[in-house]
Amino acid sequence: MTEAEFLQDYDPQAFPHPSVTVDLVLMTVRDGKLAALLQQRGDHPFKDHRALPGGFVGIDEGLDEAAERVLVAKTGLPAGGWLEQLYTFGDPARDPRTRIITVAYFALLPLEVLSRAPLVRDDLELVELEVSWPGERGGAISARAGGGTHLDLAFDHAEILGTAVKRLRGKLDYSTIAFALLPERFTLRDLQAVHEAILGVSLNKPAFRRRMLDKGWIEGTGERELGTSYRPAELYRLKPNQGD
Amino acid sequence: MTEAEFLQDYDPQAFPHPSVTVDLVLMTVRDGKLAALLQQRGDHPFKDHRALPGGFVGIDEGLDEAAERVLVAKTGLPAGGWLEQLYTFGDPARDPRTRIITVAYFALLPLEVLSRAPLVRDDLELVELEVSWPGERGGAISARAGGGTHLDLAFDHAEILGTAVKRLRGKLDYSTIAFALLPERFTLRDLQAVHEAILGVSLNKPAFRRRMLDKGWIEGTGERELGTSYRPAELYRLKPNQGD
DNA sequence: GTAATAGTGTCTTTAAGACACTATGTA
DNA sequence: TACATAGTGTCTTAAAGACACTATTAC
Repeated sequence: MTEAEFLQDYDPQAFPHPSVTVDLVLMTVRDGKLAALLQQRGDHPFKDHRALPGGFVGIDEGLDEAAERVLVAKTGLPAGGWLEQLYTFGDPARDPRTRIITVAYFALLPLEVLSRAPLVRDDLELVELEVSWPGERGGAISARAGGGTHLDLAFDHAEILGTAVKRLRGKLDYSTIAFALLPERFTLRDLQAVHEAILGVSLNKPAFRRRMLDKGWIEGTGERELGTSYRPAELYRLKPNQGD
Repeated sequence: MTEAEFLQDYDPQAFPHPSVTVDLVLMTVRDGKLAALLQQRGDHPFKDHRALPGGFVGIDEGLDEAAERVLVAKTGLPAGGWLEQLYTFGDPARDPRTRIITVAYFALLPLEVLSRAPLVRDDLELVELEVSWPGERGGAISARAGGGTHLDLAFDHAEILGTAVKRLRGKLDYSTIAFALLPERFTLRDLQAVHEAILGVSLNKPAFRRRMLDKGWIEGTGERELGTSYRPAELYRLKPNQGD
């Protein structure tokens, strides 16, 4: 690295640099299924396809910082929630216009928060994801509109979405990532529903409860859910300082 | 993304782009400990510190491709072995000269292969890593020379090394990553030693054997190791098509 | 009381840890 | 035969799946 860097030190633009963007996989759980926020493209290339919201990384801007800026700019929501770098995609042909390397991030928000989002741009839409096979590891992914019709994804964004689901599934049992998809107070049933949506399988209730309580991540609040027509469940919360 | 991209489409250099490099965490197991290939810097900044070998990503070059090129260029070895993207580091201040975003890769080679490497540059050296705490998750990391003296790491390379060890530990039990650190034929004791070096703990022999044989990744060859002064162990090999 | 879900007790199965034991090659 | 390590048998412990059961609230 030494020689090239040394030269570049004197002339940073001596040879052409790629563009660098961040793309955001903003996911939530809606009606027991994973969904992501996608943007309909108005221009070529991939006109009318769905794309991940994204933006260029400023020359003096950190990557996490850029991802957060894009998140706030697109949703109109205040910063917060889960945001984690996913993977960097850099195939020279991934964008037909010019060389763009994109650092993909994934963000998680509970539906309760996301549905309050002003959604600054009207070409943004929450789209249901269909993952080809259930279980721990994720297979291919596709997007479906409300009616169930298939939506085409722009660029390599299907691959990015697939990587995001795989990561989400992989981190489910050793991190507190699932709680980013729930409001501050939730029932154990809610938590199980989130796990089931992510994994695409149904889980055993007693075993699930035991596991969650044994991990020591959550605590009961003594309060119960309201508005049920049956026995209300206890509300739990994530204990403080259980992040990551 | 649309407007900015559209503009950029007409003038790709309208605003300054960061430089993009790949940095390589090339690790192996030597004397029961993790070691990485580091390069002593001859110039400022961080003169005389150890740095990860790296290089710029060409404007028409993929990221994996760039990592492989750097690996071959530095070691003089033919392509092969485990190579996987690790994480992208992009703090604007990580390099004091100019904005450089680096996509870190980690590569694994068995010591038998790596010690045959021509090591093109004489400032390259295999350095023992010291991980602050054992177990699944990785803590802080430091590098030690043969004699045990502490070596300073350049840039954010200690953080990158720490991330690599964490990833390695995390993938150990659900992927075939450990076999990238062993020759084609190996004994179960060799395999256990690799696991112990990576995790920094000692493992129970019968349980380890059971687990490995139950995973179905390996098969016995019927051959035995040579040159022992005691009962020779059976040689195993990774079954074909068990990659990743 | 009835309906409906919350929440638990317990049996079985599976996998890991511990530890002692047997097996087998070299010298 | 002695030695050193290979390799196994088995007991215990921990955790997950299955499934039926009890508990509690709204109505």
